Amino acid sequence: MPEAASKTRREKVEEKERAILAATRAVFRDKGPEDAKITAIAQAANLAEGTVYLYFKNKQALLMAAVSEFYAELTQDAEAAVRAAHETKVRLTALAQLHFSRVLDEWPLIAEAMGPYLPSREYRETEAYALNRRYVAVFDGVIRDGISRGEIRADVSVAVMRDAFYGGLEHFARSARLRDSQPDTKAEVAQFLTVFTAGIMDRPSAGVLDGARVIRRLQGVITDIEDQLRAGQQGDVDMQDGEGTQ
Amino acid sequence: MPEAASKTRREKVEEKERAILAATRAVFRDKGPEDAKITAIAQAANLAEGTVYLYFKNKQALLMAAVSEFYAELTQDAEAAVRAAHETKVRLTALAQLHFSRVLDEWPLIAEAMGPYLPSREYRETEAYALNRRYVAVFDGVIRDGISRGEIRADVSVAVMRDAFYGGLEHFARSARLRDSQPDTKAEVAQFLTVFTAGIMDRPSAGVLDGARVIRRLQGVITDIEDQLRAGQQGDVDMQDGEGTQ
DNA sequence: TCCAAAAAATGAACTTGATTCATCTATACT
DNA sequence: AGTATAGATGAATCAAGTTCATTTTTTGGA
Repeated sequence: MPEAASKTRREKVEEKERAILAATRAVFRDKGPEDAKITAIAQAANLAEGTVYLYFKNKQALLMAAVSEFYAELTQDAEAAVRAAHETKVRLTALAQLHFSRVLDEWPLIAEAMGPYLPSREYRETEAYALNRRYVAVFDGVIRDGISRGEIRADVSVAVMRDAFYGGLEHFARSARLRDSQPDTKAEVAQFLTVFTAGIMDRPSAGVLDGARVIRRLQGVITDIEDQLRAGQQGDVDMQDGEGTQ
Repeated sequence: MPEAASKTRREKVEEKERAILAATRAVFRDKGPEDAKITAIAQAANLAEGTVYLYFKNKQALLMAAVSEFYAELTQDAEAAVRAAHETKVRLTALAQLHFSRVLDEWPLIAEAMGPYLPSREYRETEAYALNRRYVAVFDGVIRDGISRGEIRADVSVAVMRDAFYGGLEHFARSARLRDSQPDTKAEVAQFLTVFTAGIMDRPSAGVLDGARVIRRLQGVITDIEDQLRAGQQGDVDMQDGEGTQ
């Protein structure tokens, strides 16, 4: 009975698993959902059809796994993007840009994999759901951060903002793709964010000056600085000053 | 060759066509997409499987026709709702409410019918696309009306607002369904609209004091202080002052 | 190096659901 | 009533996912 070699054994299995997932995503991307048959995927991975079923219970599970991989990568990149910026607006722009472009790329796969589930209860049991939660948690973090700094209004639930953000973006991505083949992504996302941020950004409702609100904002800024200080290290504090906006 | 009776003949055909569509929507609604097989639909309409294909080219066409019917009804009701109110905010609320509840009901059908197309070019050729255009035209009208009255900002394209509105709403409807089975629709839609309308409503752009800019400058100053602090020791800045964040 | 057991891979057979088609039934008009 | 035509039927066909008996590869030990 083999025991010592089990590590390389497992590694091999996982490697092939990843290969199948990669093949799946590739087939979806450049053959389209219509032609993403198991046969085609197996062929793309240099396997017989039956072999795919040694690694995934059925097609649905395969697609879900592929989508999970997609979300895992997306989350990584989203976290990195948030780490790279400290201003809420910049962070949201980065998240929007990222989501927009990635979802645009792999929409057929996502739609096909999620379709059967979307508004169903059992979806909550899937791994993809868990990963999706982790993904949107990045957004939630940015928002909560913004609220505590007084930059974002506190009178609307984060969940609603989240839905407005991602729902709007996705709808937007789809109709952008429908409009023309080479949309000016940056500009379009910027327009969307104008609508969105204007909606959630806290601002003086009148022209005058709300002392309590200013205090709250200052408090937020100071807490932010404090956090950065506590992190110690070579804090490369991002300094988006000047007249940038508009 | 019959010629005079052709009217009743046609009527009979159209009646049966509508019956099949009704059966389709019913089956989707209360058996779910998984079990919405042609056999089940034919049975629900008291027909043999083959008969369905005398009325619709294939399943995809049948689903599209059902969705078209759905949009046609929705458009009627949307137009009525807009006619019934004259204030932009009230109109948008009505549209949102309508869209939210209807889409919630028939999401499985819509998703299944649209899935294969959504971001594809050929979708533009379908009847469903044309009807969708007519539907969103109602929204567009409300917006343009609002712009001309100065209630809605004119610096963002209507298309973007439309995407933000419907995309956000749909995402929102799905996650509402995911959360709990009996959501307080009215309240949730109201929250969504808070985010949305605050975003597109025109308002005095604070002629006096731009809080955001002030904060940004302050942030810069504090960063300077932080740098100096870093030179010394790691500051133990604890600043939890009064005024709950709310 | 060779062997037997275990693991992995294969592709033909099976299943399910959409679609077609040869056949049957109902209707309209003479 | 008789015939032509429209309408309906469901068994047969087709396509794609899934299973499984068989073959090939890998592994650890003699």
